[in-house]
Amino acid sequence: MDTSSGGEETAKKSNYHHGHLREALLDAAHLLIAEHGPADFTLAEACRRAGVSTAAPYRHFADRSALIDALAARGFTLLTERLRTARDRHEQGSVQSIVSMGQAYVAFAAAEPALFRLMFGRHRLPPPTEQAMAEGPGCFNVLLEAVVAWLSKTGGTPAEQLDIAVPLWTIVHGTSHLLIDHDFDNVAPGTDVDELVARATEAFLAGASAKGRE
Amino acid sequence: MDTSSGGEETAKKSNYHHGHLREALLDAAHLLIAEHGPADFTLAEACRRAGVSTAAPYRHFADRSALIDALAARGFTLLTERLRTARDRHEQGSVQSIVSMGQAYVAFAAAEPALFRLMFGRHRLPPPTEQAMAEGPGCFNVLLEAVVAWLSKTGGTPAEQLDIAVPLWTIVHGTSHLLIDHDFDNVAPGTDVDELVARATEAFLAGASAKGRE
DNA sequence: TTTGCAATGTTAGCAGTCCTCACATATGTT
DNA sequence: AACATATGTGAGGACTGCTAACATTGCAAA
Repeated sequence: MDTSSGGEETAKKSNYHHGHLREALLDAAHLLIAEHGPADFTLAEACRRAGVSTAAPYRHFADRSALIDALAARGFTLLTERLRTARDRHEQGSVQSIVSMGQAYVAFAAAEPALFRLMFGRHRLPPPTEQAMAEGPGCFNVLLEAVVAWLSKTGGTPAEQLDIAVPLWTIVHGTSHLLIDHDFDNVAPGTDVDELVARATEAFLAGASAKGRE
Repeated sequence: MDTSSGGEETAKKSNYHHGHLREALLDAAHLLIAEHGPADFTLAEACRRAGVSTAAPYRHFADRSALIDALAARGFTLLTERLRTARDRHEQGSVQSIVSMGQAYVAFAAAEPALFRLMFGRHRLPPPTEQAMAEGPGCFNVLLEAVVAWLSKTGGTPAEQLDIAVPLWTIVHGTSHLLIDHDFDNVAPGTDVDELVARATEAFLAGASAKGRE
């Protein structure tokens, strides 16, 4: 974690006002969902870890679910960063670049399964006028840019970008969920997800560009 | 729902012993998670709907999560049925047959999003000695059989079945999650998931069999 | 049929959770 | 210095999951 909020020592002027409570609560919540899963995460326990009363969070969050939303927003900016650096590790427009993004996506889910579930499992009609909307698509746009670059290299048109990007998204998203839910274990144990993503991505791109040319 | 447990009138010999409480609780829970999502499903509310005290469920289920597990098991048998009938609507070993299964998978998730999340979102290391293990793979085996049939038609070997079936699974599973989590809305609104599944499946199979031949 | 037992229900109550309200304390602006 | 504002506390209400002791019913053996 180590979210560089290490002011807990330096800023200990008083112990009544916490100082960084909002961030401290988010950090504590992050740890808790990582340990016990998002379902039985407890606001009260997060308060205990932050060393604060159970009424304190309501100065910073409307309610429990608002705190969780804030955590999800954090996750999206984190994921977007990871995707960018993965993409930039390879030549622009190359299949490798796209594969690398997919692997980074799955790796993120594997490293932070609870956070990943939180981000994509809001399962409530999302109020479209939200900051999460500014973050969520941002993360998809990274993929879109790479797909447009690949299309211009292989003779496709930018109009096809969604036809390519959305299926790729479903592959890595499905892989992520199946992986963190341990659904491979009973069916294909020992699955190498990096290889899975690479093979599936390459096969789909090959089949899609073949269909485009015919 | 209409789960054919309509004995609530006929079997009303007494009103102390419920008679079909286990099934009634499952039905009520099913309705509740469909309405309010699986997260804030409440055992007490299910009791209220079943017209029974909040202590009654513990005669039939070890605890709240055991009831949820039973609901998930129900879902797996239902999904397996749907996949079988979808597969049998087209010629054995045809791409259409596989596409149809994928579409049925996504349609199931769309019709029962909360149940779908329940089934695959246990996010606990599943005790492998469970009935769910007998049901879960059963559902995957339906796909495996279809893939083996397709392989034998296109000159592949049964050894490749996992290399084909797992990516196909990720596509439909990812599509299902993205659909029910409304993640397409901000990015590719109006996505036709049937067409998406068909295109992605066909492109992947084309690319995979091309790679096998080269 | 009657009696006894196991299955299945109820009420009461405990601990824990989310959240609110009134009150206390620190911060910063004039 | 004095006030307004931001941020914390404590007590308490409503609800939940779960347990324990007690009540009712159905079934099976006597």
